[in-house]
Amino acid sequence: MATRRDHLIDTALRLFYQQGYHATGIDRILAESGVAKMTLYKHFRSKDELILAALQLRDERFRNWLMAEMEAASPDPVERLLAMFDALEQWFLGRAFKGLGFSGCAFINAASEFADQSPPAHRLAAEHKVRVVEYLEKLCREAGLTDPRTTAEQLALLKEGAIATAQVRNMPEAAQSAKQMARVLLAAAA
Amino acid sequence: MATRRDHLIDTALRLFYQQGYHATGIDRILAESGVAKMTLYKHFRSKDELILAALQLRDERFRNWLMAEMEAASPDPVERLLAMFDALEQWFLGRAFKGLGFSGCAFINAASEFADQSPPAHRLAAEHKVRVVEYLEKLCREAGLTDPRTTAEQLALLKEGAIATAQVRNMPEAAQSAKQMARVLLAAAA
DNA sequence: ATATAAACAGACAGGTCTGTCTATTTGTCA
DNA sequence: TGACAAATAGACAGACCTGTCTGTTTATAT
Repeated sequence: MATRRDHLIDTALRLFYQQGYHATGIDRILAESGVAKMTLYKHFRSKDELILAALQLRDERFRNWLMAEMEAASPDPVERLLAMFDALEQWFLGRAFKGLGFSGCAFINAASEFADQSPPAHRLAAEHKVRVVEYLEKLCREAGLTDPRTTAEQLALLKEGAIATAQVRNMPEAAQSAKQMARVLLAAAA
Repeated sequence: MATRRDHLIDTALRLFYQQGYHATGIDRILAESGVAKMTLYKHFRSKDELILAALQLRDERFRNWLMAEMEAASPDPVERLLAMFDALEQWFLGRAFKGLGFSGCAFINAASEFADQSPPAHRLAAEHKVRVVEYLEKLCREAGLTDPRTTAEQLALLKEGAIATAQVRNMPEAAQSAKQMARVLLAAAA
């Protein structure tokens, strides 16, 4: 049981997400998690490694949450695709991840804080987005769409747009706006 | 002539945009701009004030650039709306702002670095986005669309999605993907 | 030419950051 | 109980950060 390590990553993820990566100091993470500094540096070589571990945890949790929400909504693939936007709305309203609130997409945030500086963080962010698109593509194929790859990319782009709009303008209703757009595009892609 | 002050803001904007707000130190800005520290603190009370000034400059430059590109493309309002995505593509390819490259949207970046910490920065970001939407709405009205407000919001959401996708996944082609989606939505909104 | 304002270099204080080290305490398992 | 591993507190170094202060030089304008 790596429970000490896990607790550390969990706390780090929360603070990095809520306050930013540079703005969050090691000491704060240690104080809130109740873990000693030497324990951190036994498990991770540096703060950057802890950031990467936190992003990997976020990737796992976010995708599991999103897929579960979509699959719980309906057995129909098109309905599942549309349900993504209802899930996003819950996220924007702070009802998705217990105790986390909504502070935009952790990966977009990471990509912007580590512009060209930290290739690993940027790479993880890109991989996360690709994995989501691949899942959407699978559903598009199940739905019998003529060009599942293109439609999946379109829905993914709507998702990113909704996230940015909800974050910057404090507009959770962007989720339903994107859903309406998705309906139009799915109808045109049938 | 506040040329010293302007040069400072210009350098600050470049570094903040390329490296992030927290990651960029005052000393770096001073060294690259060749301005003395006391000059900075004569014009600005703090680093945060310099950040706000840089964001205001960015708002002005970005909107002027975008509107000029769109209006140069065609006299037809619908064509102008679609031309936004061609302009975005040039931006994503690093051809829009001399010496700046593409590092995502400065306002999304600011909103994510100053999540709830710095209300002024977040407010400026939201105001920038609203100003863009208002311009799109004006064009939608000129185009005689039945619901210019809704369509403008849709196009703005596509813009945000394209930016995030281009940044995180290094996909400048997201601009043309968004343009194709815009065509479908504009046809449905006529 | 001379007065006035602006920008300069560079040292400095006080705080924060990451990462290292030591010495002590806790927990586990034979 | 006793040995061994893991986690603890807390001090510490060295770097970097913002913001202040002093004294000098440059530019402007009468």
